[in-house]
Amino acid sequence: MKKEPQNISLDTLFELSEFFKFFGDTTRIRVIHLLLSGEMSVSAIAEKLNLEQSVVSHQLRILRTANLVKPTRDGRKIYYALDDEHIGEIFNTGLAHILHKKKG
Amino acid sequence: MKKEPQNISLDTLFELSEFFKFFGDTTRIRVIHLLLSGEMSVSAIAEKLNLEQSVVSHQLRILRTANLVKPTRDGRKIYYALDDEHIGEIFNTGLAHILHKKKG
DNA sequence: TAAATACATGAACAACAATTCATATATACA
DNA sequence: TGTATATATGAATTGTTGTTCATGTATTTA
Repeated sequence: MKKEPQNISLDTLFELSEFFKFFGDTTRIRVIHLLLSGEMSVSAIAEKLNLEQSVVSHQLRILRTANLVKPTRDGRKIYYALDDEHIGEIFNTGLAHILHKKKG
Repeated sequence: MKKEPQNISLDTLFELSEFFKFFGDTTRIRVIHLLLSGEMSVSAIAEKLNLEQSVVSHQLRILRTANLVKPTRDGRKIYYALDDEHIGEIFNTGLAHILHKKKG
């Protein structure tokens, strides 16, 4: 069952692992999960997840820098939304794996 | 563009982030990538990736504990293979995202 | 059974990442 | 323009994780 090896550069593999890192933190995955339902303000996210505003802001900055979420200001509030259609796909692929394993 | 919220337990979200963590390390993603082409012995992996045997063994233990790879002994050598069909899918979904972004 | 080979593992160290706390900035509104 | 609200950010602290180095275990073969 040996497939043809894909030729992926070391650099790309590094980027790939960096990318998966964003999903590898509970706080961030909860934020991502929440935003799958639609955009939400920082304070709403913090309240919904029962986290300190500062924690949410810090993690949002990480996601924003990576272009996984994008902010839109409306008055004093800033609404964050997922920036990329792929994110839901990756989230759901991983979720399917977890749920599949849970069944045994 | 608001979707219906999926009801996913905190516990499942935690497991999901733990799962993505395995992909969030350069060494492990390189090992996974290598094993996508088929099973390989520890020493072969180490040689191919130009890593110390100890580094590879440590990371393989992490992947093995998580049931992402499974070992098969043949004499002195131990061959590792990916244990789950989903792994390639997740790898490729992430890869597609990276390559898509590279294009701009 | 002694030596060589292949792999695993424990402990120490170093690097990194997340949270906390205090404070800064930006906007709205009285 | 002063105050309140919403968010961002820097520094310190703490917890986590990967690598290194030394050593242990299993298997083969002379």
